[in-house]
Amino acid sequence: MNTDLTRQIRKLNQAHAYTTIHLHEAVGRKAGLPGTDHKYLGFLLQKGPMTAGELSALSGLTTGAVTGLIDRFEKKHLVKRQFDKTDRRKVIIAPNTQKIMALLEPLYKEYRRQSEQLIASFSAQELHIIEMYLSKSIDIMNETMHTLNDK
Amino acid sequence: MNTDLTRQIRKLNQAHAYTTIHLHEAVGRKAGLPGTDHKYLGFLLQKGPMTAGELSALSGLTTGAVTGLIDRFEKKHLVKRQFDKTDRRKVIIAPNTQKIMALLEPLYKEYRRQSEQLIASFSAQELHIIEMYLSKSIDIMNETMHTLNDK
DNA sequence: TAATTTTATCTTAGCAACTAAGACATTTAG
DNA sequence: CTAAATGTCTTAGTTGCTAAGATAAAATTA
Repeated sequence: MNTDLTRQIRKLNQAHAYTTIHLHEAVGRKAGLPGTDHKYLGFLLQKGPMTAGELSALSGLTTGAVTGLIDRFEKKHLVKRQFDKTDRRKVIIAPNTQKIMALLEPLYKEYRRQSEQLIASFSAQELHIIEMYLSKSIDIMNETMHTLNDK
Repeated sequence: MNTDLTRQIRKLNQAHAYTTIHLHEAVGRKAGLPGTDHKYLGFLLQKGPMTAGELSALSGLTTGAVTGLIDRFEKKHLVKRQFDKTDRRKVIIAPNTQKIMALLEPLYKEYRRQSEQLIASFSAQELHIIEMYLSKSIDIMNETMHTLNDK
């Protein structure tokens, strides 16, 4: 095992996280989404429809803040409030994926093109290694979050 | 080239970004940092000391918002305002790395341990592939940001 | 079943952080 | 030396947040 290489990867991973957040921030701003709305829109895109309460738990926002958040999204037709047939207290927030994509895709278009090019530059065998790294990284991050939320 | 694998990596990369942002959010909340302060603290950690104006440009916040941001950080001794000797209008924001680490490290400790374990599970050759992927991804994200800020 | 408790979202009041505009001090340019 | 430009801060007004409680529906209990 190469310790220098290990450290370097750790640093790179940190820089990667930082840059991811920075880009996400910049795109949100460019899309005219106030504050951190891009972040929560991402939650909805990633997880799909969920109730207001689930979004509250997921985002860490109070239910009151989530009400306002949905109002802002709904005004822009980015999500729709739907009512649960079996439990009429619940409000299901359904992302309007098309509308959201129409907003964000132009901003990510060039990024996506270059990402695909990068991916294409690796062999299938290499991609499997990258796949392993990414998926296990995700697992670790998710586990960290669970631990954080527990204590 | 395997198209399915390409798509899968793209999806994984997206999920990785989402999870990164989500974890970052959760840590900030746990650390008692209001709103998006963790994000901008990360900018300072990553880039090192910078002027208030530079942070404003980097973060996209107005100079007024940055003044408030620095005030909050300074009150917690996470950064220090220093005055540029050659240009006394400038305010250099120096992150107190020790203090910031003391705040964040306990929250990241377990994550870091597991990350190192994950890295150690790869061979040097495999790590070079991962290194290549991460560093090129960073380059692409940075380029995307430049393009976004230009138009 | 009716009354009670719990659950899910929304509303309200007050607060914190943001923007836009301009003030102030300093530096640079003419 | 004066005028313009630059870098940060201040102020007023707006927006989004939290905390607490209101409202409505569902689940529980007697």
